[in-house]
Amino acid sequence: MSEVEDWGGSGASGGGTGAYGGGTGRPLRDRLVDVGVELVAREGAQALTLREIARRAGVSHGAPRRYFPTHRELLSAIARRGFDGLGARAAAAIGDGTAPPREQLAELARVYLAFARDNRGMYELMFRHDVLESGRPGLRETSLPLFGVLAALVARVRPDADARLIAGALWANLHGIAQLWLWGSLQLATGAEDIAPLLRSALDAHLGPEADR
Amino acid sequence: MSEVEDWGGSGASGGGTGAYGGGTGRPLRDRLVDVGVELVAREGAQALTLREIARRAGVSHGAPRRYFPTHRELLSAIARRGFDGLGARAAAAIGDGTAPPREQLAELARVYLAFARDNRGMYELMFRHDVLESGRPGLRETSLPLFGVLAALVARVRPDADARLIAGALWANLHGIAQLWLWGSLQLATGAEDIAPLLRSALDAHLGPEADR
DNA sequence: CAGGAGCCGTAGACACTGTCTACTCGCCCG
DNA sequence: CGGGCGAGTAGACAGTGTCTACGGCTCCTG
Repeated sequence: MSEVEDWGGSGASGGGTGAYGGGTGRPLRDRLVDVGVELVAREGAQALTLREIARRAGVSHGAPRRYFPTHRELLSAIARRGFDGLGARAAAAIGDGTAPPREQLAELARVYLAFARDNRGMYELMFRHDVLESGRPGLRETSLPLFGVLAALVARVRPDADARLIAGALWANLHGIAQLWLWGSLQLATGAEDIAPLLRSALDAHLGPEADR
Repeated sequence: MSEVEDWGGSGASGGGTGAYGGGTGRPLRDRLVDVGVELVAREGAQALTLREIARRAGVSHGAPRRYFPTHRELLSAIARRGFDGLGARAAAAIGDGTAPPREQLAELARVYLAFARDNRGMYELMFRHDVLESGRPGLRETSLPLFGVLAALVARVRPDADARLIAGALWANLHGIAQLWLWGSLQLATGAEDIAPLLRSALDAHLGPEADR
């Protein structure tokens, strides 16, 4: 009963946003990011206007400037929440790490795609590197720990090969599947309605077929 | 001496833009698209302002509206040039189609990545589906013939498997590699300086290792 | 306790964007 | 010759991100 089975619909209930803590209590800096996370989940990445975020946070349009000198930095802070959420979901997917590495990888991949599906706007924002402070250290590096876990698992599954290379190719494959699927291109080209076979094909390709099937 | 070997640098000489036919002679509609292609190649996707394109075409900012009712449609017309260019490069890569299918696929993949590298801004634009008329028929379908060729070749290499599925996964992998490499993430994560091993790993994964190596 | 300094947010200006609307010019056809 | 019409101009409008001057508030210091 994996999470990746109802990719056809456009449901976006999941997330992990939640909380959205108490109105005016928290410091403005955090509130702005909260509002941004909420807004991108509800209306998409193009709704993340500086002025709109300020409006929904109940402050004037000049206020964010004290904490985020530029719009891009505010967007980057919002995107970082996305990377953190993805990391948390990935960590939860791995669990205690006692499962066979091949299964952990499959679960990791499922979680990755489920994240992209459930947090479509956020996922798009996370890879809008033209609008993010991707040059600055900190944002691009956010996914490094996750990639390290991925590479370590790959190394256990395919001890013969260059694990980082395989992990890189696999990561790129997951990203490509998520993005092209969100765009609808993969459905159009392959005629598929379900993303699971595509994912299985990619996993089998990079890691070899799963043992127990 | 494949094209995909100097991905380290940021040279963007290649292209295929060329032409840029004579100033005011051609009809305005085409000139606007020409200017857009030129502009995105030189200054990136964020420079494709409606008013800037009109300015460089030597007309007032209201003029484009007669041919492109909205900014998105002008951008879509520019992006279509990108898809056409990619298709042309792919067709040239395949040549007369007498080479072994596995080699044709490798060449196709190389050309795809080279296109993304040489036409960085255009490539980004082509997948900015939030800003393109991706809902309208015609744009997303542009890549269908290319995908058909890809799937046919895959079918010859792996007659046992579901060719469209494999082709979809492979396509997604190419797209993911291109995008994450352009962003710098893959270099950062894997430590690689050259994209070729990554590409070979992906091709081997989806198609099986190449015969003559 | 008085006073000043520093932080936090406001308000307005500025250049720029995309869209919409009125208009002018010049050509072609009847 | 004259009217219609396609093609492009010019201006208005709401909205954006950035910058700057200003107001109020707290809190620390003498």
